Amino acid sequence: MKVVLPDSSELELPDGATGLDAARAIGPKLAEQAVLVRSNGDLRDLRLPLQNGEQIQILTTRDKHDPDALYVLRHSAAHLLAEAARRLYPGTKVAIGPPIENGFYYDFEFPEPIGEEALERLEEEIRREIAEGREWERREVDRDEARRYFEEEGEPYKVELVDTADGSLSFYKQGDFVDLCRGPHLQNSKPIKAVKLLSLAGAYWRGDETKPQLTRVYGTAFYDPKDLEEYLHRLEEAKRRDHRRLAKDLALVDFSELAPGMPFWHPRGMVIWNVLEDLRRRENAKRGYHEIRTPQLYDSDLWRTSGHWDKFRENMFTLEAEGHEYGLKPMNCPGHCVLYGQTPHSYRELPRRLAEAGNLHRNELSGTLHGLLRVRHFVQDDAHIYCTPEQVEDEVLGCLDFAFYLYELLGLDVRAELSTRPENRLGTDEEWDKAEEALAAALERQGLAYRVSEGEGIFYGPKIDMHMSDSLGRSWQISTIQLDFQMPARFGLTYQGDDNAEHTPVMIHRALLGSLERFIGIYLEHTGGDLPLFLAPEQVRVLPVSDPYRADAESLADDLRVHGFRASVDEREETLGRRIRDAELYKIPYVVVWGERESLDALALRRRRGEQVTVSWEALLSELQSAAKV
RNA sequence: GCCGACGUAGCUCAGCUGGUAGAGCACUUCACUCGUAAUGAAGGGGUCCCCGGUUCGAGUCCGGGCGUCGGCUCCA
Repeated sequence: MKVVLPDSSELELPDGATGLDAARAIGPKLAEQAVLVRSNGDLRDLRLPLQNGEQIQILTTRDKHDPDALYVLRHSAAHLLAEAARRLYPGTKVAIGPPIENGFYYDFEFPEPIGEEALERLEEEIRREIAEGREWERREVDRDEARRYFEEEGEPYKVELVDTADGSLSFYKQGDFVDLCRGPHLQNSKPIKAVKLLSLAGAYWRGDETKPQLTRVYGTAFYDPKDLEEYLHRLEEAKRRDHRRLAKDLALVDFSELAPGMPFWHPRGMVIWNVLEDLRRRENAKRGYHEIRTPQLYDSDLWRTSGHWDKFRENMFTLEAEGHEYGLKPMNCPGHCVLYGQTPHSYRELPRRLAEAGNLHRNELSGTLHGLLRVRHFVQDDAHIYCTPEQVEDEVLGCLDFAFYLYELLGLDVRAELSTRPENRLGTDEEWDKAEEALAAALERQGLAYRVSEGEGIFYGPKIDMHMSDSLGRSWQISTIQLDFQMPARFGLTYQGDDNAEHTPVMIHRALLGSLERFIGIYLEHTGGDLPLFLAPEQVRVLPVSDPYRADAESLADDLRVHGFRASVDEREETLGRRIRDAELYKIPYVVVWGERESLDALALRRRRGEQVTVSWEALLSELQSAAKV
């Protein structure tokens, strides 16, 4: 048989040859350094046979930054961790330990709870294993043998995996540790030049809250110690972009133990908020939305009608007055439905687009709160569109167009996701077919690449979501466009059709920036706090070089304010260098120094990131004007 | 909510085996009147997260609670 190498040359091999055989046929060095065979994107263990005619690439320790090569390395490192855990903490039961982005983890049930100091012990043991040397042996096993083995070893989680796995099973053995594993793995532990265990966490077995909670040990590994250093360095860097840090340092937002998960917006933060609010209002008006305002607190009857009392009560803040139960609204839609139902509607006035940036409260689990990205009190740039079934596709397209107008304005890249019918749902399959088709059609018409998340839709309809990542690469939902066939019916909403009969409208829920809190948080991480001019809380700061120039500086700032800019003067009796530094730390886009030289006729204009330019006053104004345009 | 860690001045942090709390930055005052990222000096500032316990004595040890961080679950 023969295989095709990356340079298109062909390699003759005996039938049944493995990846390792192929490597040996090419050269002993390659065979020694080989870690993995890649064939058409498939990762295959070196010990497995190749197929006649297939194209293969042999990855080696020199592919130290290749994600697939790292994947194998980390997978093997996870096995070393399991071996270490079993040796150091006898009686430990092992669950699963896959490689993940940037590292690996392994889930264990320890006989006694372990603390963070265990990480060092485990790491030390792994290093000892590597120093000693480990070889991985692969062996196909049948189900009975595998089950028997793990039963004897007292590994109930592995037994469960044997029973639920499909396809053929294999064992990987290194040292005295045998794991049920599909592979692929390294030949031996030599390439693992750097391992670090990073953190400890609880994780439910199979991700199921009702099952026992295991202890998850997170770690990472590299082919090169330098890469580990760099990785740890990058984590440090990411911390500097953390919106919680920036929000505090830039005096935008703060928190208090007295209101967990509920931000305090300081004046500078409020400027950003208001600019986004103005943008929202202006664009909504342009696009045929009507602004409304609905109550904050509703009788529980409303939540019973909407279905939230059953499905969402745990997450609602409730209270009681005069024997009535009330719930603080976690979303605007039920209120909007009440408002829609307060007047009769003709098909001629649909679509009816109702917008409200209402204050929402959700009693999120304490452990899930996360700065501005996951809060208990928030405001969405929310709107609900009531329309006929025929209008759905165009309306969704309108929402997408609106959303992408915003992304472009803000310089954002988002990932689109279409979530389809969940198992637990209301409505008929025909309704779902139509709804999913309408969303997909709108996505195609917008020319958007999107991922389909099967079964991730909401019980009342499918949705399109847009996601962005934070500084550590964690994904957060920003926009959502949801179809809803259920709530209008539950509220008995109607419109009169051209057939003179009453029909139930379709409802589209849409929030484009999502929650303003989350949006501002993630946008701070996205920009590292260097906001575009139109969002900067303070756009220009004028620094008089010394006392005699103060009056001039004041009138310059006045002039800028007349032109609509947020400008101030730093009048403190500090050195110029100090005042420049402070302005830079606040990430103020334009810093204007005013002294003798400028008073003659030019301006020294200093921008952040050290860029310093001298321009005329008129040139500065027009530069500001074009940069501030939204 | 669950697992682990953490909580000391506005911020970043030090504070040993229990003996009555400290630094840098920030802030205030004074001097300097300044040319593109920190002028100098002096001063003020603490419920050591909260409640309880052990102890002659608790920031320090123990128990409970709250909050924060990293995960898990959840995210209509």
